[in-house]
Amino acid sequence: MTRPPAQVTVLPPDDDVTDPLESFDLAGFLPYRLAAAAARISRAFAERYREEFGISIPEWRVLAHLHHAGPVSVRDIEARADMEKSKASRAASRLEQAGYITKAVNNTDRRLLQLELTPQGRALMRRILPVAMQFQAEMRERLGPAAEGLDAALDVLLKSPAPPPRGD
Amino acid sequence: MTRPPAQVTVLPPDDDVTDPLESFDLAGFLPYRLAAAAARISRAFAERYREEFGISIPEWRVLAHLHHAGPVSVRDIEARADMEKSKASRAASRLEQAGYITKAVNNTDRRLLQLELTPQGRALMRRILPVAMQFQAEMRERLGPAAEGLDAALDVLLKSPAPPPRGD
DNA sequence: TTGACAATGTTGCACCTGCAATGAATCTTT
DNA sequence: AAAGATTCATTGCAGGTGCAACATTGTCAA
Repeated sequence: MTRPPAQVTVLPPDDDVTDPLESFDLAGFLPYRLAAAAARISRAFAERYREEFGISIPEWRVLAHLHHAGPVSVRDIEARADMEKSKASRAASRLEQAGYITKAVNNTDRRLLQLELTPQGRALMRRILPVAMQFQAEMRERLGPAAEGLDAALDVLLKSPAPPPRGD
Repeated sequence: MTRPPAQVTVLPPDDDVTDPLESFDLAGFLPYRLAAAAARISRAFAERYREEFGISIPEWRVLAHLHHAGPVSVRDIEARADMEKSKASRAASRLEQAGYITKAVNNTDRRLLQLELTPQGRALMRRILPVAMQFQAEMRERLGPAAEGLDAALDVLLKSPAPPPRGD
């Protein structure tokens, strides 16, 4: 390695500077890491729910939103539970079939549906919610102090640019 | 409901204590928030890649891992790119069809495949990687100081309990 | 060597998903 | 009021996905 003449500005040698494009590693790529982490959590969550209650994540989201917000339309679920409307519609149909919710036409605007928990649906939620809270608690415990940082980051990512709430 | 006799310990009134189960809100539920945020990011990422390069996220992951690690087997991709093996296998087939990778049998162990980038595959990566880095940079910029917290949390979530690397 | 067992990659299958098209109801404009 | 535009929910369809079964190859103990 020859040295540049004295008057030329000395630059750091490139030899041991790895090209960030050449050395690109998926394992350090933020979008990948976020997707992989979410997939793991969702899978663990879905397994517990399927085994114990026989419901899927889309169904869980519909139930949870109904429990929180009372009678709502499919459109509400699309917006508030982050699901494409056909996904919400199908999840609602399965839940109706299972007897956990009812569908009724809204008499004020008959384009809208009124989805509502049945007594069985409410009973199911009383069993499910403690499990959900426990799951979340385990997750926070595992995260330790990093939980706050995660919350802050998710606030940012879920905030403004709300592209049409599509599916997963 | 009859009142207990007077000598029973008087408990604080429940009236203004909101039951955390009754008031449960999906919007504050960590697993949901993580899944929703990841879905948004992945969607934005997938859109850019599909429009600009015609590849999907599974295909991007295979390409990225090949670029980083050189010739690898499907099993390697399953482990290192967090994809169920049939997903990895199909993504690899599509990439082979498109001329971006080759499949060859490993002569040392003929159960294994050797997936390898073609010159076209390497050329594609040279175009894609700057876009990926830019996407990540925009994400970090948007996160601001929360980016560090997110990294720390993802470290935890992706660390130990590595359940069999399934799909998304 | 042989035979049982494990690892690797592919594929059939049933299911889920997103998108676009549809039908019904409502709103807006003229 | 009539016509066109808009909103809401459902559904047909094409494609992706996970899981289990399978064929092939390798490993290891007897």
